[in-house]
Amino acid sequence: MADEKLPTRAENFAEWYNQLVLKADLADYAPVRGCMVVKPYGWALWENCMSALDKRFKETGHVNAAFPTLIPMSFFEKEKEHVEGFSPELAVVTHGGGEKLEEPLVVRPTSETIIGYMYSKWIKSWRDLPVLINQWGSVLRWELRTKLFLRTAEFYWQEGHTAHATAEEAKEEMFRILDAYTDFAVNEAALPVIKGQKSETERFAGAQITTSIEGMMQDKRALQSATSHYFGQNFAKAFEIQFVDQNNTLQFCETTSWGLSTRMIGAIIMTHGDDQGLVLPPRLAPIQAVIVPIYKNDDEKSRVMAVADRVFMELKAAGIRIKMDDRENVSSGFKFNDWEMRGVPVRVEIGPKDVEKNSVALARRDKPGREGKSFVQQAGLVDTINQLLVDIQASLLKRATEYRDANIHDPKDYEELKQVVQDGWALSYWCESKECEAKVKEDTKATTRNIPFEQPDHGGTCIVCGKPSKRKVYFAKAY
RNA sequence: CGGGGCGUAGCGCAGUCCGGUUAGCGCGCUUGCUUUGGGAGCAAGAGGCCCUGGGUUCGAAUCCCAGCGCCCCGACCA
Repeated sequence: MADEKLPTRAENFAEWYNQLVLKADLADYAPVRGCMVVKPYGWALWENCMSALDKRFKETGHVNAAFPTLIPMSFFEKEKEHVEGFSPELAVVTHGGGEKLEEPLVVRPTSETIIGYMYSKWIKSWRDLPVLINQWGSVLRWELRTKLFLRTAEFYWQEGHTAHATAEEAKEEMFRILDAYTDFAVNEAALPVIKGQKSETERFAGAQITTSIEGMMQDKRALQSATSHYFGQNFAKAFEIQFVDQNNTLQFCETTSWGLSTRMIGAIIMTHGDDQGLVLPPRLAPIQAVIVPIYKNDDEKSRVMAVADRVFMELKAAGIRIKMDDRENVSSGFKFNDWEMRGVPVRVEIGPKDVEKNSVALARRDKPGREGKSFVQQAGLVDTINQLLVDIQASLLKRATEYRDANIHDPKDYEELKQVVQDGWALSYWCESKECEAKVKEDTKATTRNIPFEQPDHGGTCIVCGKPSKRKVYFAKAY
C-alpha cells in the first residue's frame, strides 16, 4: 500500500524507481539474492503484455511450445561465442536425488542450445521448414548487479526460435518480429522505441546480426527493450540442424531467435511514471478505471453506492477493466493517492453532490491535479471514459516521443559528443570500427545503442576519427 | 571480485563510542468510537533467539575473534 511519498525523479531517479516498484505493488524482493517476486498487480500487467504479443506472434504463423529448464552442460560448449558469452552467468545443478550427477545440468539462461538440439531431430526435409516456435517462460542468469524488472537473476520472457531454408527467409523473420515488437511497444505500451541494428560488440553471443528496439527513459538513459537475432548457420552447424533441399542436397538451416522480457515493465515505469507514482498506458493497465465512492453517513452511503454500483455494472458490461474501491477503513484522500501510485489511468469519484446532479468527477492520471479533473454527466459515461482512455494512450505516446526527440542531439564534433551523451543521446556518423566505439565508451561510458534503419540519404564522417562513414549510430548511456 | 555501508518488532530506525534492573521510537497491524470531495483523530492492545557461533566479564544489543547475509558504488550483462 502507498504509505508515504516517493523521492522525486529529479532528486534521485534510481531510488524513485526502486521505491515505486514496491509501492505500486508490482513486485517484491525474493529471499534469493537478485530474484524477484512478481506480485499479482505486476503479473496482471505482464499478462496484458503477453496476450498483446502472443496475438501478434500467432498472427504471423508462430506456435507456442515448452522446452525444459535444465540443459546438459555440454550443449553450451558447442557454439564457441555462445559459451564465451554465457558461461560466466550460468547456474549449474550438480546433484539430483542425493547423488552427484554424471553431467552437470545448466538452468537455462536462454534456450538456443536445447531447442537447436531438438530441431536437429525434428527437421529432415525442406518440407519441414520453416519451424516457427515460441515459448513463454523464465530463464536464469547469475547477474552481479540486479534491479527489479530491469535486471534480475531470474526473469520472465518469451523466446522465439525459428529455422528456415534460406538466409533471406531467416532475415525476413528477424525483421518481421522486430516490427511486431515495435508495434507492441508503440501502440500498446506507448513507448516510442527506435529500431536498429546492434554493433558487433553489442550483439548477442553467437549471432550474425542482432537487431533491437531501444527506448529512452526519463533519466535519458537507453533501455534495450527487445532483441531479434539472425544466426546464419552458426547454431545449425553446432547442433547439426540439417535438411535435404529440393535438389536432394543436404543443407544447414538458417536460424533466428528473439525475445522480450519483463524488462518491458521497467521501460513502462521509467518512461511514463511521474512523482506521484506509476502511470500506465490504458491498453495495458490491469485496472483502466477505478471508482471511489464518497459518503459521510449511512444515508449518503446508500444513495452513493446505488449510483456507484450501477456505474460499475455499466462500465464492466462495456468491457472496461473497472475496479470498485469500497474500502471502509481508509479516507478518500488516501485512495486518490493510492490509485495514483498504482498508475490507474482514470479515477471516477462519486459523492452525494454527484448523485444529486447525475454527474461524476473524472480524474485522468496523465495530467496531475486540477488540470486532469472534469465533471461529466452519468449519461454516456461509457463513451466518455472510452474516449478518455484513447486520449490518455495517445497523450502518453506523444509526450514520450517529444521528450525523446528533444534529447537526441546531433553533435558537431567529438568534444560536443562527449558532452551531450552525459545527459542525452547522440545520433552521429560512425565508421563502425571497434576502436572508435571503445574510445567513446572509455571517455564517456556511453555505448552504441543501435544503427537505426532510418538513415539520411548521404554518408558523412566518423564523429570520432573523421574517416568516411556510411551510417549514423545512437550513442547513449544504457541500462 | 575490488571499494563503501548495514544486520535490533512486519517495515524504517534510535540505543553500541563509554557494558548495568523491564531494549525504545515512528509507521503498519488488532479492537472500539468519531471521521471520509486530496495521504484522518483519540483510546486501548498484540508483536523481540538485538544475524549466527565462540570468547572476555559478576553482567553483553553494546567489547574482542570468526562466520553468514543484505544494500550501494565499480568491472560483466536482456
